[in-house]
Amino acid sequence: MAGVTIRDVAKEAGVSIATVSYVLNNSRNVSEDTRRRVLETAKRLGYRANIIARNLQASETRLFGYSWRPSPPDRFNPILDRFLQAMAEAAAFHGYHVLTFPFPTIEDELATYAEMMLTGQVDGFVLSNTNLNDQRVRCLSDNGFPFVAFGRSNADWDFPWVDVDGRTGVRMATQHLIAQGHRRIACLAWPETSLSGQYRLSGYLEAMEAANLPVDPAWIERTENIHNDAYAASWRLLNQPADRRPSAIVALTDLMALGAINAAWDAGLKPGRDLAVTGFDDAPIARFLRPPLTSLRQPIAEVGERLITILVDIVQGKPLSEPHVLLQPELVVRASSVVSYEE
Amino acid sequence: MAGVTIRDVAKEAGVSIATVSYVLNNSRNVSEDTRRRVLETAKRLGYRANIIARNLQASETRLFGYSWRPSPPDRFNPILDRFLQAMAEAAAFHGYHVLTFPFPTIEDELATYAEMMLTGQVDGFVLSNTNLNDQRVRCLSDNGFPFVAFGRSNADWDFPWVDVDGRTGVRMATQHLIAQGHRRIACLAWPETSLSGQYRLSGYLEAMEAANLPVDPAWIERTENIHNDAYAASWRLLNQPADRRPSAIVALTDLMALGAINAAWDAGLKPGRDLAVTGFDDAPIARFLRPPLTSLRQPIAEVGERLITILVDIVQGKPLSEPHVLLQPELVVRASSVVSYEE
DNA sequence: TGGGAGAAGTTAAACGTTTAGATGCGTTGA
DNA sequence: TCAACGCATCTAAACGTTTAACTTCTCCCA
Repeated sequence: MAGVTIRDVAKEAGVSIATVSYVLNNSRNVSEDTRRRVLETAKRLGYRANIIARNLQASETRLFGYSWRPSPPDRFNPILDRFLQAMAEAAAFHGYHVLTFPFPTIEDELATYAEMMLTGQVDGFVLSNTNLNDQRVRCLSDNGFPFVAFGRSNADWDFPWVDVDGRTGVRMATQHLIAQGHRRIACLAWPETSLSGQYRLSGYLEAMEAANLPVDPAWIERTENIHNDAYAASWRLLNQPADRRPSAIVALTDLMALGAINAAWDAGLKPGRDLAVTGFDDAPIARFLRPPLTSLRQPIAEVGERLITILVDIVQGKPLSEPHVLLQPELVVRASSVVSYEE
Repeated sequence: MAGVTIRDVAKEAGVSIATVSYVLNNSRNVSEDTRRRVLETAKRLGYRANIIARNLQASETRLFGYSWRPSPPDRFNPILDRFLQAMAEAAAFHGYHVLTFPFPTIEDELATYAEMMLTGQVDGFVLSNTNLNDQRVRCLSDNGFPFVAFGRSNADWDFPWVDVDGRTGVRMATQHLIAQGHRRIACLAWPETSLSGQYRLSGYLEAMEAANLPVDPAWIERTENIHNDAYAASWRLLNQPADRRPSAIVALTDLMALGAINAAWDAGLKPGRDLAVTGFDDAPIARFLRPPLTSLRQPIAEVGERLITILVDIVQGKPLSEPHVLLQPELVVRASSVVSYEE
């Protein structure tokens, strides 16, 4: 399809293809005269090196694979856009590209990774949404195939990762609520199977303990990241007797925070005044909700960039200066958690 | 990296590499005996054909490039997730993958496409966010390079596209409002430079005309797809004298609809009751807003799938049965546009 | 003057497939 | 008996690069 090859340039410039290659890659001394002639010819013919051929020769693809679970219609992925952009940009900077791939069903996930690894379709993977005993981590580690994860897994598995410190983040949010005078603070948490859910929850527990505030077990509601489940859980929280009813809710995602806010409205409470709520992710929509949602902003662009930098180092066999990166989220305070809030 | 090649299998099975290839690709008659031996050997050695080598031979990449403009922090892309998933899935079905790539700045956009085309990094492109005089369409058409667009462009340019019928969609939304008894209906539109903005706006105008309703020019507010701009525009609409103040607003996106809703609240109006609002996109969040937002749902999965199907046909030189596909959005009615709405 | 060094360029192998064409062999029918 | 054919398999070229190894030439110094 492309048409003009290195052979054409060589013939036209009256040199061997090796010389053309040397000129174009600056990989060997070539006389100024020849160099100019080759460059001129290449430009005139509109020559561009064929990537596949180069890849075959170098036996690499300069491609990184990335896959993620699709969101159901009632859920959204607040970071996907910026995350992909950040990765793609960082990859391009190093001469790589990001290949997105799906897996038909969740059972095929591992097989899909294995297939792409074995056929040499990519040089490495970026994993996200890792969890405990993540099979992808195990499989890729076993095969010595390059990868890096957004998120941690088993503590005794040694692999490179970048993560956002959800524990510190949620602790900050909880401390913020405590500083606002709240004493009975509930948490909309995730099922115990979720590792990052555990990290985030522990941040809440730490803050409560550090402030010597008792935690009523009923204040910890575990649901999936689903609005309606969070709504129902919040409803239960708000229906407790007055002396045990929380005045603030720390939600582990913005979507769950929205469930809490909506439950408050429906309970005749004014969120932000009668019930403080905080979220996680700082989705673009958070600032436009009513009330605007206090949330923890993840440094997604940096996560993406760090992931790619690490992966490039791995692929190129460089030693990793920092195989584990824990980035801090930023607490963005808005009216959902502060009574007298001025935009 | 991969290790085991077709040569290893051939040696181990005691046949030539050609025979192995024939067996694996079913491309020529091979005796049942040899076939079994080769298959068994390949399986035992864990052989997987190297994709790059195959691609070089076939001089194709089996990759489709897709790029999109990143959303600024105060905006979100409600369809990206499902769109990418749909494309990736359809592509995988045909043996292709989706390569995402960024461009440093908007000035580099065209150059980036050209570079990827000329170096043979992809077999084709999916464009989105096309507009009038879209340089990408022109450039790729001129070069005869395979591509398909999500969205139309100049009417006299002949190229394959899939689009969602925004005109009919917005007409449906407007008719819905008219059916609810509204007479003074405003439209939060886009700048005139936006092609799909024009389509959508014309749907509004058509519905108004068909119902013999006059359109006050002041009812058409043009802003970018930005919450705060839409908010300000709505504020202007609501501050008109009572006999000219609209009782309903058709917004061209959910984000703009949210701006209208927030403006209504701040104006002391109850959206859904005092001001009907409709959006576009049916973002996952739409159903959880207060009030839940009436919106137009784009058949994104089908768009992605149709795009890929067309692109595969182009790349493989098959005739296109349907080079132009206009899909219908679905009006999802919720409380933001209906006074007595039961969830 | 002979030889070594270095510059400039060429040749050819390699990367791992696919596939057109050649080869060899057994079968069949005239 | 032999040509014709078909089947199974192999050989080798091709895809478009990169690069190790080799050749040639010039220059310089002992």
